[in-house]
Amino acid sequence: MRQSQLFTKTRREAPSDEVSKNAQLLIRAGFVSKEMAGVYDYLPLGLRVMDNIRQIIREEMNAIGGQEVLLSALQDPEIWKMSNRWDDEKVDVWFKTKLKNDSELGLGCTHEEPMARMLREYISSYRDLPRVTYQFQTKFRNELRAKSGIMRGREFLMKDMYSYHRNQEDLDAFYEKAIQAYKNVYERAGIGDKTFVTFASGGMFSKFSHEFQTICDAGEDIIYINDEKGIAVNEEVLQDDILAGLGITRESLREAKSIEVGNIFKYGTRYTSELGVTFKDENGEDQIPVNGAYGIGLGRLMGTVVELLSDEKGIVWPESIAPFKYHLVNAMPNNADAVSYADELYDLLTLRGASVLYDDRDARAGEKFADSDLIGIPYRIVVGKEALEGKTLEVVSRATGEVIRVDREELLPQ
RNA sequence: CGGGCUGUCGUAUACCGGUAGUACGCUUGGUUUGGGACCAUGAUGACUGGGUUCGAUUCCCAGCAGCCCGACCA
Repeated sequence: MRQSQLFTKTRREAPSDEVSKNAQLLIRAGFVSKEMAGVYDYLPLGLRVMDNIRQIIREEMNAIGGQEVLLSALQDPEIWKMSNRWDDEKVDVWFKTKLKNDSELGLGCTHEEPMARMLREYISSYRDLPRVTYQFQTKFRNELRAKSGIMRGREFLMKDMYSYHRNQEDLDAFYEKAIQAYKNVYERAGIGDKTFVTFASGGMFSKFSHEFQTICDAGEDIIYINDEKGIAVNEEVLQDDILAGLGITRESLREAKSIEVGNIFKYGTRYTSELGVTFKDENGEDQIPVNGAYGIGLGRLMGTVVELLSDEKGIVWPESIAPFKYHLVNAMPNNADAVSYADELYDLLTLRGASVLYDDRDARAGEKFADSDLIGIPYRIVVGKEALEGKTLEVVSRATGEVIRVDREELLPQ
């Protein structure tokens, strides 16, 4: 991508109404734009990051047997009435609307009900289980108060996965695999070392749910971490009997603010029973599948990475989710030789499959470097005097500032 | 949903009951060119509605919008 053609530009200052670091940096660098409170647009750079995050999650979910689907955002109230979650008294985040004929519709805030209903069509025998489906979908939640930039919005992209099993043991086994898959996701996204499996309240249907909490001062949650076991408990379940059950003591815990970057639940037969899902076991008896649900908010994950990994100059993307791997910067755009050198290098890199943002703009080097720092692409390749003299290319690591001098041929993939 | 604060060019801000200013960005021309250059030039602004007043962007009321604290987060 030639930066002179890029849809967005950087800004020196963030809008005064954005207080959170993630939104300030993402808006300044041109990744997102605010549409209204809690509603953000993803622009070309931001969408590339989201797509990278999506691909990591997709690979990890596929690896444990997930099958990608895409359910509808518009929701039929009937199935939500079956689980008693249509009433605003029960679920207060609904966006509700109406058809022209006045019948009600909802905009999906989660998808347990439609996914469970779907099973009635495709699951009829124990041989059909387990089944695991997941999707990336825009969720709508009428939050009373949106806040923290892209971290808590009214419309957001979520990966939600649902697993269905013939018995509890099978769910338990899958649940452990899901925990590992989630750990892989956060590890690959660059926040693994700060993310803890956290015991949280499980509601009526299991003792705990599990959250994935990333330590960060911008977080809304408080967790207590046991470093020895690498686990944490949410403050909402910080009770002596629970700690004893987990084999940890109060003294071993350290408190931290954190961001919930994922949450997984075991529902037992809730939803499947409410939606009337059954299957025949080996004896021809009707049974109800047990199910679990597994969620990750992609925007929140992206925002967490920004909160955690940025510095005073801007964002620092891990290579795994960066919008581009290389930022090719022509520091001498006034020099015809430099332009043809950089053009050629850009063409070669692109031809060989490298992802490159090429700053070919007619701007001064200082401005380009400042923008490059702000956007946060992992490796900056600088075309300047040194390159023209046929020596080595200057490659700067955004994360460490380390300057690596490499031979031009060495840089090219293949 | 309760409480508080705020709405001024695209962005950030200033001033003011009587001609709305500055910086960045943008236009045009020129100089400059490895860490957000400079000169000149032009364009662009008072959330909406009502009230008070000779006169309101300014004061008052309502609405709308945004932010913060709390509650909430199935």
